[in-house]
Amino acid sequence: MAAQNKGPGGKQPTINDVAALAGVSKKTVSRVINRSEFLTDKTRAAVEKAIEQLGFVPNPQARALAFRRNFLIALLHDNPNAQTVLNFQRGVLDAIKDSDLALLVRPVDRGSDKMLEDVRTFLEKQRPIGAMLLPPISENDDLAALCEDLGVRYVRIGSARIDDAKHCISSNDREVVAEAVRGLLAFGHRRIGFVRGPVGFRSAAEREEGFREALAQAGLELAAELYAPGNYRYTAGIEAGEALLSLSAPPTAVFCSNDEMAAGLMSVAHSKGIKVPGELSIIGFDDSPTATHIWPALSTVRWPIREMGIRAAQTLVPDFLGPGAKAAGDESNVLASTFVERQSVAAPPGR
Amino acid sequence: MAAQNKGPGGKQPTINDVAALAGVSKKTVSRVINRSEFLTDKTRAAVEKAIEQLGFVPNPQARALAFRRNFLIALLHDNPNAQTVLNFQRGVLDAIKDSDLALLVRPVDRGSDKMLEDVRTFLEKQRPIGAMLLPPISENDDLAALCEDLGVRYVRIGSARIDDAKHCISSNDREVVAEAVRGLLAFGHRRIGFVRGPVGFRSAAEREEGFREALAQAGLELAAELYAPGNYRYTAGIEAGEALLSLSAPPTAVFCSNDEMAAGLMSVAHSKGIKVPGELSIIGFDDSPTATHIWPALSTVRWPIREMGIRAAQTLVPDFLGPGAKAAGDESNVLASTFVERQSVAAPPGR
DNA sequence: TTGTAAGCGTTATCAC
DNA sequence: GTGATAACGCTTACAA
Repeated sequence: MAAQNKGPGGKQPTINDVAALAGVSKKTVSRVINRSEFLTDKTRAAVEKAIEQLGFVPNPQARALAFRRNFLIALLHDNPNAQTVLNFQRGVLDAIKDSDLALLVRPVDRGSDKMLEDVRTFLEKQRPIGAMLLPPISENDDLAALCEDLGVRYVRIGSARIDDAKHCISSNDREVVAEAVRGLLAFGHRRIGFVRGPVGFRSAAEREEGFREALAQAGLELAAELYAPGNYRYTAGIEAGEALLSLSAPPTAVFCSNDEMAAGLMSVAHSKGIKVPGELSIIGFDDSPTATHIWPALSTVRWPIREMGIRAAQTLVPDFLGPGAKAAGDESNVLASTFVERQSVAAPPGR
Repeated sequence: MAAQNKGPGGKQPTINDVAALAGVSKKTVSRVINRSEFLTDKTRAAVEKAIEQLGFVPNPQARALAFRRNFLIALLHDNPNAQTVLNFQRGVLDAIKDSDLALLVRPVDRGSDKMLEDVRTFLEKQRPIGAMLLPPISENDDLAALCEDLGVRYVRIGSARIDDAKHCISSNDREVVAEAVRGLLAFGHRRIGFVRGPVGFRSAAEREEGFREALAQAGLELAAELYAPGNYRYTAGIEAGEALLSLSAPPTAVFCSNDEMAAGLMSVAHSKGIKVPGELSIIGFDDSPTATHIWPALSTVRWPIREMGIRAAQTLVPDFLGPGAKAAGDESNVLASTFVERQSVAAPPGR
């Protein structure tokens, strides 16, 4: 724990106080702070001792000013779901823990027509080194262009490659969804419903493609009546459930493009007295807290979101993170999601 | 939208550029930025025009340095649940939107024995004006003392008054829980189970007191067998459910100290074929996303968490938020939680 | 390897 | 009301 001394005058000690105490120039102290190589072990030790003794902590604002750059990175999100944001954030913080960086979190309202302007104001004011864009706003090309324009680095997180590897961390949604659906097929399901995410979302499109891919491989096609639109909200799951489950020939399994809609669909099944998974198998996507809180627990797809946070930081500011940062594995920046089996999937009735 | 000019040299325009363009001294520009009263409307207008024209944005680091204070406030949390953190954060951002403040978010690990040291390092490095502590870490007195010690303002969020009104935003957990339980009693429930939160959490104690209070008012007492320990986790709800629902005389209703445990308990009810709410009423606490995602939707208690975020910011930095900040209502800083009725409560069997 | 001087973009002081 | 000048705490030249 740092010493409690406040330096002369009872204030925070400054680099000058350290320099005076150590009997060196402030530049030498600065060198120690910034880990310059050209220093005698002896002077370094003397300075470090003085720093310790005074409890000196460099003023980040002063450093930022002198460096003509601050040490902030920003996380921009539109609250896709709270757990995702927080897990990602945790990953970022893991990555920057031993650096001088600090994290600014900024919710943005993608519905607002002032969104771009708001972000611009934010970036101009804070001037972070870089920004990390979480889906769905990561899919907004204008936002990326804005960052570019302002000289703010950026990384976009997505369900698929939506930018080059330097600017994009992505998962393999399509493949994993296909895998999940193949599991359903292996169980013997043939009438499989699909609840889609919102129009215009890349993630929604990816998941649909994965779904259709798996079906096609099995020589099947998605019947129009088994297709339900949606918007990633619980109520959309309800509506989809009401449509799908009152069909004269209802599906024996449904893939929902996220957990929340899966929960909605499941509640409809419950109210109709349809047994899950006995009479209806359900798969979700996200592995949100909801997935384990509903009954039966939902089979779903898990994004390696914390890992993506780490990777995003490493991609955004490798030069601030020390040597370990680049040795982080696959340079393509595609991280694998995994299918999580729980209790909401079983063989269809009569198999 | 701000102009795109980068000033002379292609860089960000500075106060000097503005001064030159407006034909005034930089100090005058500074006065305009800081809304000094002593200015001719004419000069002010001239400066504002120059600012607009150059797209000038004051450098916050330089301001921070000159002011000897930065414009950061920090949100410290231990991820009680993601939605809470994000909603609170949103409230804070609502409150500081038109100010110069920025928000730093910092997860802390209350389990770690280095927790205090970590927070100290963070506060010393960033030197925020103030810190907002979310439960459960808000209950840690050492943390508050640390802030005090470092000259960092603080506000603690809690389920009950855990500090004086200047340092505490609280809700009335006890009362609302009592109200919810009175509702159960009015339905005719007499055997009401209780699932507690973790030992050492003030919120858990408050909720228990509210529960017992309502029972006592009705001349009832909590039977030992109807009391289940817990820790706010889903699995604790499972365990409580297994204990409570296999009693020879099981409860007809259970109050769970949070939604997550309520979800666990509900899943046990489902697996045992116990109908909710027909045979078992359940009440949770938090109004988390889970509450609406499970089936049947959970009656629960909602914290005015976003409002608390607003209030917390207003209490922490009223001097940075303009005149509206203090007119925010009840000076005691106690905000009311509300009981949210959904589908998990009904009359006990046979009534 | 270390020190000196100048400057980063802003505000405070104190004259005018 | 407004402006010169000196801070603020640090880094980057460049010199020694």
